[in-house]
Amino acid sequence: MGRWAPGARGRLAEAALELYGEHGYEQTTVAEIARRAGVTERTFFRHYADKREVLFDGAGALRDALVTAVAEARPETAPIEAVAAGLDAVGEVFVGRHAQSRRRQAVIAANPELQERELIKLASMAAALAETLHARGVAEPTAGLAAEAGIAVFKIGFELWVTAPEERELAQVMRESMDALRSVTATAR
Amino acid sequence: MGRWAPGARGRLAEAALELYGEHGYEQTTVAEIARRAGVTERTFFRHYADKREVLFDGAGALRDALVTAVAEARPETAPIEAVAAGLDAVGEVFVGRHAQSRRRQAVIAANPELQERELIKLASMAAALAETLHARGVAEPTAGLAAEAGIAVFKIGFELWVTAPEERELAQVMRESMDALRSVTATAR
DNA sequence: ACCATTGATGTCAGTGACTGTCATCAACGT
DNA sequence: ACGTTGATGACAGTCACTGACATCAATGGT
Repeated sequence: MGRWAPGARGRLAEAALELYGEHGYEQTTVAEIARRAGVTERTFFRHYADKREVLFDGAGALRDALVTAVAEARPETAPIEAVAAGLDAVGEVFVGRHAQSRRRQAVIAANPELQERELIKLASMAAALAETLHARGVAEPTAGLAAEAGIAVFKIGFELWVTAPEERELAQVMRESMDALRSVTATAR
Repeated sequence: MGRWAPGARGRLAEAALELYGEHGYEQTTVAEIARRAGVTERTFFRHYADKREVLFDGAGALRDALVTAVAEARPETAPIEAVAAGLDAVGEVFVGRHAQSRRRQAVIAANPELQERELIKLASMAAALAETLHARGVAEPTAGLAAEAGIAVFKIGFELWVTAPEERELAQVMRESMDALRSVTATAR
């Protein structure tokens, strides 16, 4: 065992979610989070770039899951179908995490700064998705539009899922949302 | 004439855009902006909630233009067509502002914090748009999806317009983007 | 002309997020 | 035994942002 208890990073993330939930994001100081995790404030900033980032540790993995699934779709798959496959993979990531997601979303919903951070994470997913589609041979601006549409479906689907009274399958909710998007954009001119 | 030169708010916005462009957003302090505008730092924060907000003074008017146009569309207009009408109205707002928009977008593109703020302004437009569609009788989650799709078209269309080598009409670019979205989501299953 | 009110600003002290720098010390390889 | 490495602590500093109070031109009523 080292000089310090291992897992400082995880303890910081846990302490932050607890404190943001208990007293609110603004009312919580980084010093408090660090104290609860048993480290100093300086150590917090060695693990997380800022006070918001501590809630978004999983964003990278989520983006990877999305991009990988899209990249691995059969080459002849239509862009929007590849995106749908990616959203399916994203849905898998959240299996068994409904309660945790709900708790986290409640914290984010209560603070604009956290919403901003969430939005830029989603924008990063959209950018990676567009790039992946482009690599599959989809031209711009179609790739960018398909990516933005996919993230829109994710946003709406995730919100439906996380606020639903009884737990459903996220992938299923997103499939329904994708169908709803198809319908609303398919209106005859 | 008053004790102070009038138009402090406008001078602050101008000074901020200049300094963010000259030295970068991070390297610019609020004290510098205030000095160039001929006021104190405290006065800056009386006009703008924070260092980022000074670049987004027009966001409210933009949202109003969008919402108004959508609300005023003929009742039998399909949701996506009402959204398209809203985007047309948004396009009008930028007529004659291509150079200024380009300058501003360059500043925003150079800094993640400013991108976050831009994203939450767009999210606010999406929320207002969804609410307006809902008031028109569009059910959820269709209203939310149509709104997100509309904002996606705005994002892509605006980016195309602002980075285009020669100036075009924004409303026209957005119409083309909307058509591209229709195409990509209309793929046979 | 006088005076109370109002509104925009200045002044100043304070909090807290975030950074740069150096010291410490267990673990690890040689 | 010893040098290196990596995570952490300690500490001073900058800057965004806020609260509280003072100032003073303009305004409007008397």
